Amino acid sequence: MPHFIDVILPIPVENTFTYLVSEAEYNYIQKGMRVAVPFGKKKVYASIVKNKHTNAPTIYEAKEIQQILDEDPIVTEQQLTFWSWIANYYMCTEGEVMRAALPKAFLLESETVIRLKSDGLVINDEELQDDEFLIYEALQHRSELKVHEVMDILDKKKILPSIQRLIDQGVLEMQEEIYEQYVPKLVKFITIAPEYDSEEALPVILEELSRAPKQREMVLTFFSLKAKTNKPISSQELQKASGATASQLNALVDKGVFQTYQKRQDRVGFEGEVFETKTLNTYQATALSEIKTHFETKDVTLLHGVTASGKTEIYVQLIEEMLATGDQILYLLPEIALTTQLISRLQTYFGERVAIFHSKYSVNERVEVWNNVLKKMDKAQIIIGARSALLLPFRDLKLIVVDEEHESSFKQYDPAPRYHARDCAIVLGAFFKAKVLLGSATPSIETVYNAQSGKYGYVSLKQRHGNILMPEINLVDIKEKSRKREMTGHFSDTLLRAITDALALGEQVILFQNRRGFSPILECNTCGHAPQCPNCDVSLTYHKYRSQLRCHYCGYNIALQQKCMACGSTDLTTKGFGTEQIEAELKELYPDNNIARMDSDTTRGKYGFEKLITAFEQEQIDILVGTQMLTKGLDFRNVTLVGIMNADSMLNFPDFRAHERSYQLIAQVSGRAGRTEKQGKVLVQTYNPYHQILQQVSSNKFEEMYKEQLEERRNFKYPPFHRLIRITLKHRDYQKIDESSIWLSKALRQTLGAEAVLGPETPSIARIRNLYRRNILIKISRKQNLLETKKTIGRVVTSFNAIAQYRSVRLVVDVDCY
DNA sequence: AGCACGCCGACT
DNA sequence: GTCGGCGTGCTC
Repeated sequence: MPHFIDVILPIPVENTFTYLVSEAEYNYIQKGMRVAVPFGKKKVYASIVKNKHTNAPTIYEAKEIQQILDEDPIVTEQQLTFWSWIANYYMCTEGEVMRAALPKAFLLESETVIRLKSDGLVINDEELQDDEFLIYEALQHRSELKVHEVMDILDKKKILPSIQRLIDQGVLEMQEEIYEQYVPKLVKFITIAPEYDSEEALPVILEELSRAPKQREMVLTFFSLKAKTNKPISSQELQKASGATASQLNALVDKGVFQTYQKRQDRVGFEGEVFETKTLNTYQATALSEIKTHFETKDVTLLHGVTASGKTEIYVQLIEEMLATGDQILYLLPEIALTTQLISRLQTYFGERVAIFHSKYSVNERVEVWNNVLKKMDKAQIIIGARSALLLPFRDLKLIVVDEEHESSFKQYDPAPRYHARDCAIVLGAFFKAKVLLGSATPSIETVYNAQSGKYGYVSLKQRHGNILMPEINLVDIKEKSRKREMTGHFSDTLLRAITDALALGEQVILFQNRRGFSPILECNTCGHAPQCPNCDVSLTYHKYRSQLRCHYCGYNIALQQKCMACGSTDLTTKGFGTEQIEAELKELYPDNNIARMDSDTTRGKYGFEKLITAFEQEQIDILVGTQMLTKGLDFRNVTLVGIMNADSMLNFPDFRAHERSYQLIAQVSGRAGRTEKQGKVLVQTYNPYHQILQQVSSNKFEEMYKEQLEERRNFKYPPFHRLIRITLKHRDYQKIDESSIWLSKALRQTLGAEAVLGPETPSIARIRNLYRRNILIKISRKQNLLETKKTIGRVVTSFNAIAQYRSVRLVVDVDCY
C-alpha cells in the first residue's frame, strides 16, 4: 500500500500538497516535521507535515519527497491547529502563517547552482561562445556559481541557453541545492595538555618559554584563571586576561602546551545578578488579588492601571506565583517597547529563565529561542516578545500577559497573516486553558467594552506608585497665541517658559511631535507648486539633515531643489513641521543645552534606540524631541515637563479611532512626566482647546471618553458592535481599478446586503508605488455568523478572480482592520 | 510566491 | 531577425 503525506508549503496557495513516501519514511515521519519537497519544475521547499495517510490522490500523480529534514517535529500539533485557526479567521493561507511563524533559518529554499563536472573534459577556449567562455572562466576561480550570480556576471537575464549548451558539451553540471541556514555558535576553549598539568611541570614549561615572555605570561595567566574559577576558559577570555594575540596563543597550541576544543554555545542567555521581587504596595496587592479572583471564573482579565501605577510589578508577582508549576509564560509587548529597560527589569527578577524573542534578533538567535521553547527548557520559561512571539512552539502555556494592550502595533498590517496579537493571544490562551492578562493605562474601547459586559474580568488601579500625583495637563490655545504674537516658531510663550524653568532646575523635558522629517511640504510662493512623488500621490517631505526631499511611502528621494521645478522661482517656503524642525528651532533657542531627536530616522540599527534611551536616562540629554516612539512604557526619573507640539493633527486624522488614539497618545506621553515626588507638568498646544477629547484627557476623564466613544461606535456601526473587514484593491491602471472596485462592491452588496458594504472609497493616498488603490469596507453585525460571512466573501472574491480582465487586480483582505 | 510559457514592441 | 517586456496559468 502506498503511503502519503500532506504538507504545508510556505507560499500563498490555498491547499496542502500530497507527496509519496516509502513505508520506512512513513513510519519515521511525524506531523510537524520538516520535509524538503520538489515543487513545480525546479523549486525545492521545506514544508511542514500536516497529515499522514494512505489515500492515493486520484486526479494527479503524487511526487516523491526529497528528504526528511528533522529528527523530531519542530512544530507542535497545537500549533498546527492554531495556524489553521489564524488562516481561517484572518482569511489567509496556512502557508502564509507558516512563513510568519517559522524563523527564516527553518525555511530553506533551493537555489540552482552550476559547477564544473568533476570528470569533465578540459575544453578548448575557442570552441566556446562569449557567454559560455565567461561562465567557464568564472568557474575556474569558484567551485560553484548560483544562477543568480551568473546573471550578474553576464549582466543579462537569459542565461539558461548558454548554461544548457555547456551542459550538453559535458562541461558543467547543474544541481538544486538547499542550505541549512542555522549555524550553531562554536566557542573555542583552552585546556592545558595533560602532560603539563601538574605542579612539577610548570617550572619546566616556564623554562622552555624563557625566550618567549608573552607566551610565558599567558601560561601563568591560564593557571591563575584556572585557580580562580573551575569553569572552562575560552580562548577569548585568556587572550583578554593576558593581553596576548591569537598567534601567540596558536604558538602555544603548536608547541603542545595548550589544547583547544570547540563547544556549542547558546547565543541567547543571561548572565547577571538576580534580585528579589519588590513587595507590592497595598493598592498593587489588592489589584493582584482581584486579578486572581477573576481568573477563578474568567479566562481574560483587564488590568486598567494609570501610568506609573506599577503594573509591571504586578505582572512580575503574578508570573512568579505561576512559575512555580514549571509551565510556560508569555509576555507580549509592542515591538517598540522592547527596549532594554523592561527586559533588564524582568531579567533581574527571573534571571536566565527569561528568553527574548525580538525582530532585531538574528536568524540564529531566533532558532535557539524556538528550540528552547519547543523543548520546554528552563531557560525559556518566560518568553518576552513582540507579536510574533505568539507563534512559538509552546508546550504548556499557563499565562499570557499582553502589556500595553491598546497598542495598534499588535496588529500586523503588511504581509499576511494580518493578525492581531492580542486577539490571537486570547484564542491561544483558550487552547492551552491559560489565563490572559491584558494591561494598559489607556485600554482600547473594545477591551473595556468586553470587561464591562462581563466577558473579561476588570481590575482598576488608580493610584500611582509611591502616591505620586498624576501630571497636571494644561491646554495652550495656539490660535490665540498666534493672534497675540506670542509664538516663537512653533513654541508658545507658555511652553518656552516652562522649558526654561525646568532646565533651570536641572530637570529634563520631552517634546512630542507626531511627524518626522523637517517639514512635510516644500511649496513655491510664486506658483504654489509642491514637489510630488512620481510613484505615490503624496507631496515629498523635506529632510533638512540630508538636504533631501523624500517620499515616506516608497522611499523615493531627490536632492533639494533651489528653484521651483514648475516656475523657476527661488521663493520657496516650508509648510507644516516635523521633529527635525522642532529640534532645529530648539537648538537656536537653547544653544547651551543638549537636544536630541528620537524618530525612525535616528534610531536605525540594532542599538540606535537603546543608545538614545541610555543617554537620556543618564541625563546627558536635556531635551528629547520625538514621535510616537516616546510613548511606550519608558521610565525616566528626571522628566518633569512634557510638551505636545500640536494635538490637532492626530485629532483630525480620518479614522474612526482617531479620537480614541489621540486620548491614548496624550495620556501615555503625559505619563512620562513626573515619575518622582514632584508633580509633572504637561502642556498640550492646540488650535482647538475646546475639543471634547482634549478636555477629557486634561481632566483625566477616561470613563466619560469611553462612554462617548462607545455611543459613536454604536451609532455609526463600528467595533465593538460591528466587525470590520476591509478589502483593498491595487492596480497600476486607473481605469481598471475604478471598474473592478465598482464590480466587487456591487457583488458584495448583492450577497451581504446594501447596508453592510461601504465604498469603494479612494484612500487619502490614492497611489503608492505606482499602484492605484481603492478600499471597500464590510461591516458585519455581531448577530451575523462570522464564518458564513467570510465564506461568502471568499466566494465573491473567487468569482472576481474568474473575470479575466480583473484578474491582475491585487486584492488584500484585512479582517479586523483596525 | 515563483517560474515557464506565450505573445508583443525595440534594438544589437 | 532576437531580447526582454509582462499577462496567464499551474504547482502535489
